[in-house]
Order: sequence, then structure tokens, then C-alpha cells
Amino acid sequence: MEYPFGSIERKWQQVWREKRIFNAPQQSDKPKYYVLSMFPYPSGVLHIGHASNYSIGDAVTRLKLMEGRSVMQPMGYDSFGMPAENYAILHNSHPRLTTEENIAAMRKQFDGMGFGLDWDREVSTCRPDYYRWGQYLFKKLYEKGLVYRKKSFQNWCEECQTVLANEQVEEGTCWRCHSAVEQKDLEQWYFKITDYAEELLDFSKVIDWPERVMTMQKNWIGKSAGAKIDFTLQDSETKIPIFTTRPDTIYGVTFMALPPEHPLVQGWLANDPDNAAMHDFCHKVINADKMLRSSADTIKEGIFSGRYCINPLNGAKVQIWITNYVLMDYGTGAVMAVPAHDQRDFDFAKKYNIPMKLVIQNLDTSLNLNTMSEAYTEAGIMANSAQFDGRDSETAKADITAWAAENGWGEQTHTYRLRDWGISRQRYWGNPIPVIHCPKCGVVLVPDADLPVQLPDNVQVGRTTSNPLLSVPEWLNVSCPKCGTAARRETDTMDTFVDSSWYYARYADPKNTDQPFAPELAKHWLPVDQYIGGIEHAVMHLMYARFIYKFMRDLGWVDSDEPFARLLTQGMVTKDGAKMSKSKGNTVDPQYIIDRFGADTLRVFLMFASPPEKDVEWSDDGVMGSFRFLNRVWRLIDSHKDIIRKGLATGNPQKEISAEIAELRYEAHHAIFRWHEDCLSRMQYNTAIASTMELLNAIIRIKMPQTLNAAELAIYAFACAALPKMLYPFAPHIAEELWQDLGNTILLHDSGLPEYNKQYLCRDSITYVVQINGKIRGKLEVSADIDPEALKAQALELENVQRSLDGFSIKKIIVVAGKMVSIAAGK
RNA sequence: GCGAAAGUGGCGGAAUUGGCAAACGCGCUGGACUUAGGAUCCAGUGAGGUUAAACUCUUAGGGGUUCGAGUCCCCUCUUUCGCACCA
Repeated sequence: MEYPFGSIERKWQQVWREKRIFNAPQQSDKPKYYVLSMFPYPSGVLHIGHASNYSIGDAVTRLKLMEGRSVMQPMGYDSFGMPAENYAILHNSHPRLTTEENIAAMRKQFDGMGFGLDWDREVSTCRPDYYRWGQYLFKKLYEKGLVYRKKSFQNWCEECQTVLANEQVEEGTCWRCHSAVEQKDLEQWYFKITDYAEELLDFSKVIDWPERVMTMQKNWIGKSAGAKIDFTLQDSETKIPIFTTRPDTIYGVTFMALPPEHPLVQGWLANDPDNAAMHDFCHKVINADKMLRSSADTIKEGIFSGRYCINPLNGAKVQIWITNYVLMDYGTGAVMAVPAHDQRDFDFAKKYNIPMKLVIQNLDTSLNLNTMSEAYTEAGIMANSAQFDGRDSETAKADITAWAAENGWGEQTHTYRLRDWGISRQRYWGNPIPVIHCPKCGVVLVPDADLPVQLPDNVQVGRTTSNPLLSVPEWLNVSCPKCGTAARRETDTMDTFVDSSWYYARYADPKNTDQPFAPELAKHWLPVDQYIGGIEHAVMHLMYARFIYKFMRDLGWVDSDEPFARLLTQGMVTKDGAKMSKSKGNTVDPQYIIDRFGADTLRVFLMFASPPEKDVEWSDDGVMGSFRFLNRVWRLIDSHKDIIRKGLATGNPQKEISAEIAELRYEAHHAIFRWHEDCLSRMQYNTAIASTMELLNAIIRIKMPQTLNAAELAIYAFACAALPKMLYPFAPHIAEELWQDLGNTILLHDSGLPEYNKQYLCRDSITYVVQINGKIRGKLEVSADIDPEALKAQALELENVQRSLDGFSIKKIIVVAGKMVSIAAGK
């Protein structure tokens, strides 16, 4: 007989909904806790990954409620973007319709899993009441000088017909469709995330983030310290600033390397249309595959520009080369090349017979340009460097920079790998950028009163080679809000990562029609106490959100520095060791499991199979194990509920208890203690469930509970009553039902945590292990308060210990309290 | 190449501060029961060894520290992830 999971789950889901126990109050006297899980795209189908992600969040939510906190666990949908547009195309419909249908379908499935979500706070990014405030945020960023427009070469996905941010290019392919990314010269909108680069490097204000994610962001931001030095174009006043992390090698510069995109090069090209070789080379490099060009394996190529520049430190005249290995958008876009001490410059100089100059010597002065087969890139003793000769190169760096600065040739500086965030997308299904282009006034922001700029509905969604918004003249053509002249709307929409950069704040005040959210509500709920999501957002969403949050802080909308205090990057659900995917055909439908074994079984399996941050390997047999476990709990309590109720009602009678029950008491308190550690200190739910199973096994070992005396029955009932509480975060429906079976009227979330008594965490008698030189030679059952000397004596008397010590002399005896006696012996 | 994390039975995984390796679950073996079930209950289950013990070996491999190492240190290998001409 199976327990009636279906009816139980429906019953409690309805009770929770009616009693609104998961609808968080706006304000509360209780300490708040804000639990947030991944912001889903409403695919219409709940995947096993969703089930796993939200099972963790729901466990946290219910634990924090049991702890007595005021908990908010909201849910919403990241519903703009390519997938929604593609879905609509596929179903020959409009994304506005299909998105709402999918949202309704998903909400039902979330409820079917029994997640305690606050549906009063639901947001969807594609609804005007939400995206209105995204546009408002854009305007605020613009007003603060953090938005600009720039024409430059962009990552372009032909498949998606849109540009991509650097973070969204994976191995040269689009992060969405994985088709090749090309370069296209386009005018685009940017958010100046680099203004916050320094602060984004600082993780001191987060409480608990995985080291891995912080490292990935730090590497992505990629700060390097060095010097900016101005070289000068020969016979000219024109400066060519370079950035270097090795100012100690500056006397070794033998050429200057520029990319074809460099403005100086572009100027030479424009003034010299007949130089076919230079034009050809630049054209070839600019249009080369960006991935290939930026790969270390690509063969270095270049062409001599015919120009020279002057090294300000020693007046040396050096050749200027146009090359394929220098990037325009890093540092100053110009490199002082030191072939003797940089491998890239070395390779290039060898190929084109450019002279080299040795300026760093190793400690045994064995370096010789004629015999070097590679650059010497380490620190050493400076040589051929005028007044710096003989100095240690590492410590001389600062002095060289200082000397250059004194003479006005440069300065100490640093640079970042991070680029500004390109947010323009040439797609229909996104948040319109609230800008009007006026032939007289230029870029004009749409006035607040006219927000939101609504997406027109009458658009043919489909594969088009241009932005569909261009095809709606009545939307496109407007008069300038400033001067009234006929003007045109911006047709770019915002990257959906803009929408997801602030949604967690909107949850604090989701229905506000006057502002994005009331600052006092945001200040109450934020930061998010626990965020649960996938590692794939490490340098995208999680960095963008930190940037926008810091901006909102600077506006005074929020009053903390980090949006997500604790971050858990949860693992994937795999099958046969591989990520589940439709193409591999190894997916599992959560609904199938729910229908047969119940949502509780699925949730217990997902939480038990591995710790939350690790991948979960799907196992049909494992699901059966969880199902059997819940059935055993059900049978135990259901068939003994009368005596358990009786035992719970007896108070604490003073009677002798059997050794068997004393052991059960120890097991129960110990299991609850470990559950506390695992659930509240460590977030290791797999072992919390294991402890619950152990307690169940310990209770089942008591065969005839009806024969227990009053004191024993009280202990038995205590142990049984702990089970629903311990199960509640993972299997809330069956837990709530069993809790009620035991005569409780208050729901579990309001009934407090299961409690243990420290007094019962140790046994009266303890088994000591006796080791000789680390090998177990015997065991001793002794009273817990035994005197160490007596213990040593007893240990030495053990027959097996005696035998093992034969022919040895004892050097030392170590007693580890409560654990072991360790004897060090030697010949 | 650089950086990070990891490597434990047939499988998923436990092991708090260096203190009985393999908890818990799955699977498997044998048995009981019969309402024949995706049931339940009992016993067993790292490898070798033994009637049973004793004993030996075992946390990727090798070395070290220690009375004692999955855990700390050094070297090597493997896997996964991130970055990768960043001057």
C-alpha cells in the first residue's frame, strides 16, 4: 500500500494558498529573509533543473520560516528575448500571447511541486508595468553619464540578427544559438560598467559567495597595473600613448606595434589611398575572424608603416609597424614592443628582422641575443638602460615610471580587461530604448510622462533581416518631445540582461505605479539573503546585477552594496553523466514522477542524491528509494499515531527506562543535532535527509512500542514527532499531513524547529578504540566519566593488546577523550 | 600555456578540529511472508584470508610529517571548469 500522496499534496497546496502563508508581509517585526532562485524564462514546461533549483530555495524558505523569520520567496519571469520570439515563430503566434500562456502553465507546475512562492509579487519583464521602469532606469543611467553611443566593430550573430556583449560570446560563438559570431561595424548603446570596475573587484561586502565565481569575475574584469608612456611621432607633436606592465623594459623598445583600427593608422590610410599593400593588409586583418585573430596560435603578421616614433626616455627612433596581434580596445591600443623580453614581440621581430635589444640580464649574466631562442620574460638585472643599469628590474619599475612622470612623459596607471556593456539588440521582443532621434536636437530621451515606450503589437514576427520595429511607421515616426520636429524612435531594444539586473528589487514592491519600487521597501528586503542559480551566470547576470545595484545605491534607492549576500551555485541534473538535453534524449519529465510518486518523492530524491552545489545524477532506482523512505515514515506514524499522541501528552514522567530506549533517546537527539548543523550551518541537505533516515531506522528498531512504560513512551513519541519537522523543508506535504495526524493544529512553518537537548547528545557508556601505532587492536566499553589512567590500564589489559605488544616497549600512551587510546610502541 | 576545483566500494555519496574510512541510499546475495507488489520484513554486502577468528591490504599514484593522515606538506598523473596574443 502506498501512502496517498496525490490527495495529500492537493490538500495542503490548497490550505497554504488559502491561508496565504507564503505571502510575505510588506513589513514585519520579525527578522526578514529573502530567498531568490533563478529567474526563469517561461518555457511553459517545468524542467528537472527548475525542480532541483526551486527545491533548494523552498527548503531554505521553509527552514527560515520555522526559525521564525519573515520570509519572502518571490517568482517571476525573464520573458523578453530570443527564446520567446523563436517560440512564437514556431507556434505561428505572437510572443505576447505565447508568453502569457507559458507563464500560466508554469505557475501551475510550480504549485504542483508545492513551492511556497509569493504569487502576489509575480513580475514578468515583458509586461509594460515592469519594462516601464527598466526604461526609467535607462534614463537615470543616461542622466548620470553612464550611457553612451559608439560606432565600432561588434560581435554580430547572423542567426539571431543581433549584436552580443563580450560576455555573451563563448568560444567565438553565440551563447544562445552557438553559431559563429562575426564582426560588424555598428553604432550601439553602451552602459559604462567600466566606471564600476574597481568596485566590482571588491567582494568584501558579500557574506558567502563561491570562491570560483568571485575569481571568474575578477579575471573577467582583469585589472593590471602599469604605466602609460607617451611616445611621439617623429617630426610631429602627435603623441602615441602606450600602456605597459613592464616599464623596466622600456630601454629595450625596438618597434611600436599598432592595430589597423588605431586612429593614427586610419588617418594614414585615408591620406594615402595609393598604398595598396597597407590598405590590403588592414582590410584583411579587420575582417578576419575575431576568434582567430585573438587566438595565441595565430601567426603574427604585420607591415611596416614607413613611420617612426621617439621613445621619450632615451630619444631612440623606433619603427612603427601595423600588426594583427595588438587589440585596439585594450589599454591604449598601442604596444611598445620589446622583442628581447616579450615572446610575442620576439616572434614578430624574428619574422621581420627587426633589431632586438637586451635590457634585462639574468643572475648569471648568461643571456645573449645571438643565442636566445625565446624572449626572457622574467625579472632580472637591468642593462643597457642608462642610469638604471644594475638595478633589480622588479623594484626599478616604480622609479622608471616616476622619472617618466616627472618629465611629463607618462604616468602610473592601470587598465582593465572589462569592456563597457553593449546593450543594443536589433530585436523586436525586448525593452525599447526610450530615445527619440531628432534631426535638430539629436538624441532626446522620452519624457517620463510618456513612459513606457510600448512595444507595438502589430508586428510580423519572423525571420527578418532587419529589426521588425522598422516596419511599423506609426510607431517609428514621432515628433521630437523638445522641438516638435518630425523625428524617429530608436529601434534597438535592450539586452534582456538589463531586465534581469534589477528584478530582485522590484519584488520588494512589485505593483508600484509611481516608481520602480519604494526605496524604504527595497531597503527592508534587500539584499537578497540567499540566491540560488547556475554557474553559467558567473560573469554575465551576476556581474551586470552587481553593477546596476551599485548604481541604484548611488541613486539612494537601496542602501547596501551588494544585491546578493549569499550565493549558491547549484549543480545540474545529469543522466548517464551528461547534462540532460532534448537532443541527447536523456531528459526526465518531472510531471511523470509527480504523477506516480508525488512531488515530495521527487524533491527528496533531488535533495538527497548529492549536496546542493554539486551535480545530481538522475537514478530511477534512487527515486524509488526516496519513495520507499516516505512510505516507511508514513506507515510508522500512521499506524502508531494513537500511542504517539498519548506519549506526547504524558509530559516527562520519572521512571526507569530500558537501555534500548536510552539508545533511541541518544539517536533522536543526535539526529536532530546533526540536522541542525546540516540545514542551518552548512546547507548540506543530503546529509540532513540521511540523519532523518537514521532516526527513522532507530525508531523502527523498537518493535513493541505499545509495551513501553510512560517514560519510555514519551521518548518514543518525541522521536516520532521529530520526523515531520525534519522532513518539512524537503517533503512538506507528507510532513504537514503527519504533523496533523499527531494532533497538531498549528501548521509546521509556524511550529518552530525540531529541538534537541545537549544533555542527551552523549551516551552513558562509550566505546573506546585501542590503537597500537595506528592499528586497531581492541575495543573497550567503559563509562563516559572514566578516569584516563584507569582507561589506560584497562586498555593495556586487553588480551589482544597484550599479544600485539609482545616484544615491544611502550613509548607513549595518548588518550583522546571519548574516542580512543593510542599506544605508541617500538622495539 | 595560466588559474581554480576535484579524484573515496558495483553506483550516488558520508566522514565537525588530524582520531573506528565507506554513514545514508541504490544495487546485489540469502531467507521469511503472501493481499504476487515498482510490496513488506529479517540477515549479509570494500578486497584478500579464515569453519569462525586472528591477520593483511584499501580513499588516483609516489614520498613526507605524526602515536595516528581521505584530511596537513612535497612530487606525479587524471578529470572538470574558467581564461587564453590583455602588452
